[in-house]
Amino acid sequence: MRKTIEHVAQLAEVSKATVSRVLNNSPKVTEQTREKVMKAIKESGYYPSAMARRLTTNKAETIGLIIPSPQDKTFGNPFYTEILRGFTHQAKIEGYDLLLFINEHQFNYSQLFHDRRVDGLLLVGVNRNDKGIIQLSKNNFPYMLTGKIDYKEANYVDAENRKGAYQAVSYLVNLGHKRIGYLGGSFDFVFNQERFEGYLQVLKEHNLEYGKELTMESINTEESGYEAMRKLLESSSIPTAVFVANDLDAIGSMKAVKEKGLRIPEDISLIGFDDIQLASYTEPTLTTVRQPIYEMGTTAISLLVQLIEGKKEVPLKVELPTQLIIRGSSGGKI
Amino acid sequence: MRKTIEHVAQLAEVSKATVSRVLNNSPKVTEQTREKVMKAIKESGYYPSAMARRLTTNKAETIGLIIPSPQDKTFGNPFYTEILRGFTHQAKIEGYDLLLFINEHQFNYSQLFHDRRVDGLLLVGVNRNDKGIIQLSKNNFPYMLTGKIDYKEANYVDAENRKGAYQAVSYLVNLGHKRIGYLGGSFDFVFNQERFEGYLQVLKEHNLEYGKELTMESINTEESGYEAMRKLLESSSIPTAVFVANDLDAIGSMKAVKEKGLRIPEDISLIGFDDIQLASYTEPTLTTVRQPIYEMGTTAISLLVQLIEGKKEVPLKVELPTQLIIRGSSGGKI
DNA sequence: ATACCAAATGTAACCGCTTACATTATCTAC
DNA sequence: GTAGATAATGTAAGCGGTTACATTTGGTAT
Repeated sequence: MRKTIEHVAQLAEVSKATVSRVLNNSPKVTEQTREKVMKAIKESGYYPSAMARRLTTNKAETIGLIIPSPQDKTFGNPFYTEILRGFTHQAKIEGYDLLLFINEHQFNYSQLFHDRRVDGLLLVGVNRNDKGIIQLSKNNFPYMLTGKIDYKEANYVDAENRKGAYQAVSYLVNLGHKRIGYLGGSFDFVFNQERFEGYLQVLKEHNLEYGKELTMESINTEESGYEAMRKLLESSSIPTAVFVANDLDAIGSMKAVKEKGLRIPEDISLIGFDDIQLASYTEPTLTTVRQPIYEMGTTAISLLVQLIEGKKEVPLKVELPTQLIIRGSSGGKI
Repeated sequence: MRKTIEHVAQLAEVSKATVSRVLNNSPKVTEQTREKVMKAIKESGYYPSAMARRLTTNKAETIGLIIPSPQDKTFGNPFYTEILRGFTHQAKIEGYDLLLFINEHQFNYSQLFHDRRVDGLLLVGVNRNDKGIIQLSKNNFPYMLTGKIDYKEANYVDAENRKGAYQAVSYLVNLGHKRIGYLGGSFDFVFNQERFEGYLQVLKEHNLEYGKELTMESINTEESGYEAMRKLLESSSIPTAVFVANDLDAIGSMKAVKEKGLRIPEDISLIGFDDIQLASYTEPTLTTVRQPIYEMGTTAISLLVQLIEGKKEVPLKVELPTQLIIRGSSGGKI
């Protein structure tokens, strides 16, 4: 039979209130009675009911984690697995449970607040003009995004995308490349646009050629990267280097380059973005811009909890630094 | 201000009980009053409190999902992402929330039952001799594993690993291979052993050579697959085909084979296992045994819910069929 | 119209905690 | 030893639902 706080109280010969105080580490309880109560808890095999506690305190002790729809192919991206590691780790530390939801068509975030299943929401991979976020903000619901969106008041943690791209493309320029292509994901996501802007900035600063025939859009999968690179290589004068704004696309790109009979990096240099694990196991290994994915995860949780507990004010915006990891695909001076 | 069932009751001029009945679709309520109540709910913007409901009904409406520790490198395997898709999808259908936990050192599953945060547990990637599972069974806690373990009473859904391996290696034999290697994960997981046994069975049935110098262990990562294949290729007489019992290892293997200056499939044929998305984007594309990962996910949730609701008896054991997907890495007749 | 019965609704207890407030025990100062 | 202050503990209400049981309503048979 399920033990309640009442049983423990009787066993320890104190009131329910005292047991509750011991459970919550209230300072106003004698060491002596604390021990008595602890002993009773041990003996009875009592576990406090999470639901009862949550009902009385009006806290769900829970964060809703919203991940992209399974339909969305990008969900398979190792980026998500890695950031999930950060989430779960930090959530445990902060004493919050993580509820997993998928961001399906017309999914109503607010619902989760209304029935008090969550204290806050953590959203991954949100489209830049997702209107739902505005509602969250307007309603003053605690939430955090991983990845910037257009809404100016949004809370988010992101990587320094523009800077990272700038660094990567600058590296290519310093190697002597004059004709540098760009292949990246949809501007539906701000980080993609920022990476493109970082790329563009370098070209402009060095008066290098840029334009439509040098850029190609993809959707962060091996498959789309493959297709996009194929198209890019159909051009009459192909680039000597391509900045591919995410690793999965970069890996797909490699296949297309090889199929065309070109060598990496001798004929075409490639730099990716993300530094997923796989980047070390391509042939050649992939030079890429590392995002601190795990830290983005822990940071997001930590800030969200502070928001929930009223220790921080909105809007909360954080950008973590990136780092260029040089491997085989970028080659040497030309 | 937060609306309760009491407000709705007053607005609709009925009792709390009636509102509750409407909320729970009780048949014993007039269509007329039902409408009256629904109208009041709409007008007041009322949402029933999940915690209050859970406390009274003594149901958490929640399944605990236990995934391998972040420390465990195999966690990045796309297998997990895919099965997660199945979990979330089916859980939503069944009306259960999914709580995410990481299986850290000494993590005590039972805790989650004791404080009633979950109604059941879904465990992924559990070690074959995990003692925690026995406790769950003994305590009659509803749980489900994805992947068999040694404990005979365990509930699980798995793929037909032995059969799948048997099919793959038979295919290699039919192509004319006589010297077939095996590269796979640790026997700490039953599925790895089963795949090996499937492999071995084929060799024995055809009186083919087998032994230590033809087999190599790895841990389901590109990196380990790479290292393992390197070692395998140090042998004086290398195999003409290798069955690599998971795709990530197979992808790592490919790199090692190429580095050695050997061609796939001309010099060495390769077959993987899993059919992760990436398998279509390797060079050459990877022949592999497809597991119905997504279906394993939905099935596991569905069965767990039936266990929770007392509609099925333990032990519950299900194996889903696999399918050989023939691509480039296996080559033709030799 | 009356008696009876089933269906619809209401009443109130209960789920297992927390916490404001009341009470009691303990200590200090005189 | 006593008054007063303070610390420790107890009492009871409340969190927001569900549900067994009681009551009322409405319909049917006489």
